[in-house]
Amino acid sequence: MAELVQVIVDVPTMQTNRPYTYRVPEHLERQVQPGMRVMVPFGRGSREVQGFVVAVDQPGEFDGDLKDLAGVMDLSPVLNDELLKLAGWLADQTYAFKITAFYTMLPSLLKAQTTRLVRLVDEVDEQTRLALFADQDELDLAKVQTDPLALSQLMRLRRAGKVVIDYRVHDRARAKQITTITPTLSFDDYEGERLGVLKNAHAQRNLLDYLQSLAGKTVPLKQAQEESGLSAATFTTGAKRGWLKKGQAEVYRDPSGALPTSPTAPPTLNQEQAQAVKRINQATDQRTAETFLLQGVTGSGKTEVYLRAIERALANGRSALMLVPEISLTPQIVSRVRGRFGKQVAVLHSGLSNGERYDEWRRIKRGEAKVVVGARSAVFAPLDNVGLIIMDEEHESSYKQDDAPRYHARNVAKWRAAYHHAPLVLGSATPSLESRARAATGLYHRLTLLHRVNQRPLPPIQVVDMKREVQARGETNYSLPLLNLLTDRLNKGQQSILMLNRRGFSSFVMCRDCGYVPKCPNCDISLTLHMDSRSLKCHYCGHEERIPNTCPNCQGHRIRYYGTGTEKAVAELQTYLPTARIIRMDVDTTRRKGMHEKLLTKFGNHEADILLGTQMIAKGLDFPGVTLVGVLNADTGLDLPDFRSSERTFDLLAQVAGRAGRADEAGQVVIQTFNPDNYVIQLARAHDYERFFVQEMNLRKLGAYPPYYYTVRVMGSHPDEQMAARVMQAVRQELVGQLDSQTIILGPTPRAIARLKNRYYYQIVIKYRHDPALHARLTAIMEGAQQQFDRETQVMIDPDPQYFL
DNA sequence: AGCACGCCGACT
DNA sequence: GTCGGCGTGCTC
Repeated sequence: MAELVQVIVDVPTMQTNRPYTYRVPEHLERQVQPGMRVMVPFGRGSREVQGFVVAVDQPGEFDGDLKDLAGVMDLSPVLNDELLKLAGWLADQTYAFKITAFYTMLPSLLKAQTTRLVRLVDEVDEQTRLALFADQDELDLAKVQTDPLALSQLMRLRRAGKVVIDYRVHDRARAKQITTITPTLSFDDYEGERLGVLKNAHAQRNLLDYLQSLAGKTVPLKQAQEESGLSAATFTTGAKRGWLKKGQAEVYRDPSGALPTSPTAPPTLNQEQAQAVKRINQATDQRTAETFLLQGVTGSGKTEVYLRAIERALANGRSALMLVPEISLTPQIVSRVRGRFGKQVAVLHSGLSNGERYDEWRRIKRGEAKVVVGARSAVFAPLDNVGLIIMDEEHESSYKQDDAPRYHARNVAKWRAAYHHAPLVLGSATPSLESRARAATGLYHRLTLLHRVNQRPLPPIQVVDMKREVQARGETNYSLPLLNLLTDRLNKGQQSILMLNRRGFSSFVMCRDCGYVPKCPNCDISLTLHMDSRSLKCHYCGHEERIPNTCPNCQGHRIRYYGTGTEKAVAELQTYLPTARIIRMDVDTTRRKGMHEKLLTKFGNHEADILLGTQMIAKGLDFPGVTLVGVLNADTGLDLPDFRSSERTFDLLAQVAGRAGRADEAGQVVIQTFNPDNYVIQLARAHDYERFFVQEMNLRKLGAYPPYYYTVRVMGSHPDEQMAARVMQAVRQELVGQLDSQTIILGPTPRAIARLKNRYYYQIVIKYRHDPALHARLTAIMEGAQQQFDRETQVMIDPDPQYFL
């Protein structure tokens, strides 16, 4: 009996989201293993697609005629047993296609490209042939895809059987190759050769000298040229004479380039740090998949705890994974890890080219790198024998991927930690409520760092009431207290950072007199501004009302669409402080690659006095010269129509406050707000995360929000708005009555951005505590959506969404 | 996704 | 009568 394999093909639809059985042709027998990429014929015609082998020699249920594998693309599996299992779990948990899960775990170069080539197989009249094919007998279909006339002509020819379309799958993954040279003769033989060379052939004599100096060693051609000062042509001549052999060698592209690895002496730990390290290392040694919540104020030395824990994992002969949010994956942190662990470190971040990413991935896979530092997708790094997983700034929302597969790196990290019996360390100064709550119930082990390493207290925070400022001085972004402090710092030659919170720009309205923001009467969530209909909508329950002309609270007339741009803010500031050198940092000024670093370096070199920017300046920066931090508009994030807006604002304020006075000089923080009495502002001012946690938990309990309830968002889209609404109505019908009595189904409601790319979006939000039936029902909805509705219908499911916009 | 099969309107 | 429109079903 022929050998059989089960293959998941690269055709991302629900109908093909299952393994297909193929026969292994004789010449490939016993070579195909699970986790390898293969090429398989799929469908009628000569279509060929890439697929992943998920099982070998297990007969499937299919009893029709089987096709043969067309070929294997890998010599060894690209996905090991662990990652194959993980992919299955991931696809199931996130309602994603298995093929999407596979590709998510691999560097993008391993996604094959298919080209469609049109080939002439029969006589075609000369004119048509010349018009379409010019003088070629093959034509890349992608090149005429945009030409409807040529396309229809080709289709006609195809129906007439005069042309066929060939599918070619090709792998884009290429190891970088360099040319090398190897001496072929012995020292004495080279002396002999010297006799046969003309006296004035200096280059060849020098080449002989150089080859002798190599003593048989293989070196890259480029290096040989540099060392000998000879041209490539000389080496070619040498090869012709049999003096040397040219070869090819695989090398890694080096993304670290000239990045300095600064081996620094590890600082001594304070008592809290030592205690935390001890507990984590115990778990590492005993191989317990325990989850730790390392809660430490800014500057308390969490990173040093991570490094010590990694050290232990390595000492035990195991590997370590360290996740950081993309935004804080700065050269600073990378060089710190490199400084400690040197070449064993691989770094994965969005700044790498596809080739560099592929090379780092191969270094990890071959076991050459034992420590991986990277952003979200690095959680899939092909490390073996993981001894420790660290997730820094675990509350960051960027750990959740917002397209398919909609996974949260924290959940994946937990899965892998359990698989490897390794501890998981979640670190943060302001943990997510979910994690902090789990630590409270004992599900996670909480470790605290209450003291800053430099013994300095956290900077004092002054809250300025902008209502009064605006009443007294008219519209402005800058209060007098802030301006006075800025002037003071300018005079002392010290630096300041100003943050303009742009989150939710113009997406809600607020009264400039009393700070009132319209809220939904049913949901107690701020209403979203819809300019197209000039209305305010709640997209939890669908409530809609007109934009008020006067404030319902104070009857004032100054209702504004809230939001202000950095450009305007800089211009205004310059009128107050004409001599100040100001750097503006926002998406506009940092769009070009490298600009982010360039502006920061400039500021770090004290080439400017004030850095004014959006959220992006809040994270990971460490400028000793900064003694003043101002938040121009703390409210903007506060009143977003999102139950997490308070949590995010608190995190952000805590984060920026940590930017002030990190070195010798004491720092100061000013928060400007229209809601000075708001509990978020007040507790941020007091640096009191724990009280914020308690208070916010109460509100979440009252509103039936996470972490008391889990949430799932089901989105449906369609080019026709009526249809989109109808689809989601039908989805609701399939859920109603099937779920737990405590489960709440909200909607369907149109999304805040109702139309995107000419599709209309409606969504349902499900809140539940414990609902064993829900997962299966949602999977069934995904699977049935295609048959039940027309082809234009798209249904997406987002478990634990971070945003509901 | 992409292709074939199949059932209805405007043309040689 | 046929060419070709796109609705529906299937791909090992």
